[in-house]
Amino acid sequence: MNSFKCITQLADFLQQEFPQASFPENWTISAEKCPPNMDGDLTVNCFRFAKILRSSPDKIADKVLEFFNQNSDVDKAEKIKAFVNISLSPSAIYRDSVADIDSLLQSSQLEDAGKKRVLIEYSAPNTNKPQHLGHVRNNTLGMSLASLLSRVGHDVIQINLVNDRGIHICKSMLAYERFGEGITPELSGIKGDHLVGDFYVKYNSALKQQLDDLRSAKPELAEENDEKLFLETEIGQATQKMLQDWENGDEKVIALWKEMNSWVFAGFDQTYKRMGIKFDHTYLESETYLLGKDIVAEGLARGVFTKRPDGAVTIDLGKMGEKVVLRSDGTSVYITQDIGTTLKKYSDYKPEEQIWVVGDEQILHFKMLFEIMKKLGYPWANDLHHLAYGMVNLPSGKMKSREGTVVDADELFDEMVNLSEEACRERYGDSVSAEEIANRAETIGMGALKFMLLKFNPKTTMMFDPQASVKFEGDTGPYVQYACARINSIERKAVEKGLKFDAGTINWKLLDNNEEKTLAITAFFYPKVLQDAAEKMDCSALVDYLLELAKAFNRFYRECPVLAAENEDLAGARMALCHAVRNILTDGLNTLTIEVPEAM
RNA sequence: GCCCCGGUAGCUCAGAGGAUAGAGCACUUGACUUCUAAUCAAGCUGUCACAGGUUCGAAUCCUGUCCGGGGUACCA
Repeated sequence: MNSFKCITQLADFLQQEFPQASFPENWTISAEKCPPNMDGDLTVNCFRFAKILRSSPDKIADKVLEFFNQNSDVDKAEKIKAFVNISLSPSAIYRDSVADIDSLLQSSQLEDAGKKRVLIEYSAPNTNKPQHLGHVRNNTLGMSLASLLSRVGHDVIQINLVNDRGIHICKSMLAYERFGEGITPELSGIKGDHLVGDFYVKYNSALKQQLDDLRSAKPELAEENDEKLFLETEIGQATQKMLQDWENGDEKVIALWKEMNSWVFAGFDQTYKRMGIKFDHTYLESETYLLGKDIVAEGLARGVFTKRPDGAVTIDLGKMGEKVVLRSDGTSVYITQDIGTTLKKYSDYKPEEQIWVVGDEQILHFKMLFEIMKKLGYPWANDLHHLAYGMVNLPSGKMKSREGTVVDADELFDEMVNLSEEACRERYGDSVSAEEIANRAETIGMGALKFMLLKFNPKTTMMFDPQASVKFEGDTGPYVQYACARINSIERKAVEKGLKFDAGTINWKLLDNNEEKTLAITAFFYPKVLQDAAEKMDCSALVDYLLELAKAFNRFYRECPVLAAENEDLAGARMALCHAVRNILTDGLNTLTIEVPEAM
């Protein structure tokens, strides 16, 4: 990774000065940015070295100060407690950061030994209803993590596993059979997943009606819950029958299933396309749901699992308790399928690591799954990871499909894009073509939404406030895009004015304003931010960083005129700085799967 | 009951051993004849849930308590 020369030299110096120390292999110092209220560019925290150097923080700080005082890159060094704050000479700042922007961007690549083949599974929708805001968070987290991991050099495989079978799928099928009257997406003009979802809603109200009727007819059942009474209803029995017919390969049921699923897939394709998602492969649960059974049989023979007197096959997972992996009637449970698909994904792609992007209510499920894979003896079972993310709540509380409080994905996209289109039109009116306005609005609206979702740490249960979320001011995606647009604009105008800069002959020393230096130093940290975010599998760190860099740019923009600089050398140096910053911002947004409009 | 996650400014959230705890929104004020005001500057805002403990140093680690969310299926 990139480093400031004087910091690398400091590490060498300390290794000589403290021979009694116990340095870890490849020991490096990562300097931190000096806090804004302190005087300096970088800070070295000597408290951190006390253990490694086997000396007191204060003594170390004295040595560090002594070193910096005679280092030519350092203009000023100051010791406060065991912190040593340094101000770098402008030439050192730019030489070690933005002067070679291509190699700075490149230095975020991991060393070959750290690169892995990673399989990431996300989205995993059901084919009985359209996707909502919860899926959008999942999709955004998944695609951005995939992009981030691949950005630092991993070989990433993106997988979707669609839940296209089961009793809940039969529900919308049954409702269609009863109330559909042969409607299709083409005839109705309704997007396929929404059309199927409408029947799922119709099913639930029909079921509710029957449950109500049942409870008034048989008061003794009034206290039982819906699940218990499901098979007591006519519609419940019919649904159960349909599932059995499906499993027996009944032609009519299969035909309906295929047709309705094809509608849903066509709808999902549109949603994914709009988000920019491309899976390397989509597994269908209808093709994988029986996979785990033979592994269980084989594990049973090897004594990994045990058969209970009632016939169920189980495994003792210690603190997590006993887990059933095969029902007493011999059928699979959820975890059986996951055992099967985990192995399937492994044998299909041979990943060194598998990641699942799945909600945090399934934390225990995955802990159990991983433990079972270990007990089955797969050597790669230590490299399975559940990226658990929190739910999305609304100001009114939880999203509930039954109560109709879900925020639909496609509608949300439209709303975000329409609002940004309005804003674009306000700015540009007729001076820009309608097509160009629409393109910009799409980029800005979708970018704002993704950025907003990624700003939260994945594990936090987040609140989505539609009123606040559609704003494009403050800590938002458009704020970062806007900084890029400003730089693009400067570059366009520079061409008009015939101003050019030559990367090889920039006189960086001219840039000695605080805004300029802060901008370059902030830029310096980009590779580390990328690697740390990838390591933590958390894009929110990158989001925060991009805001910080954009903010630093906007301050620079205010204070330091580029095109109207006092002379051409200064203009050239500032243009080079802008160019580097724009490349980082664009690279960062692209890493988050957010595009950047040419102008806005 | 047990397990997991959380409680930080009016609101939404960062910070996860280190300096005087931050950002955006909201509110108040100022800046568009200027490279794009989707911007910038200034102001206001805190019992870091509570109580102990460890430490040179704790919002951060440990213990306990309170509050909120999730899990605890032969559901997925």
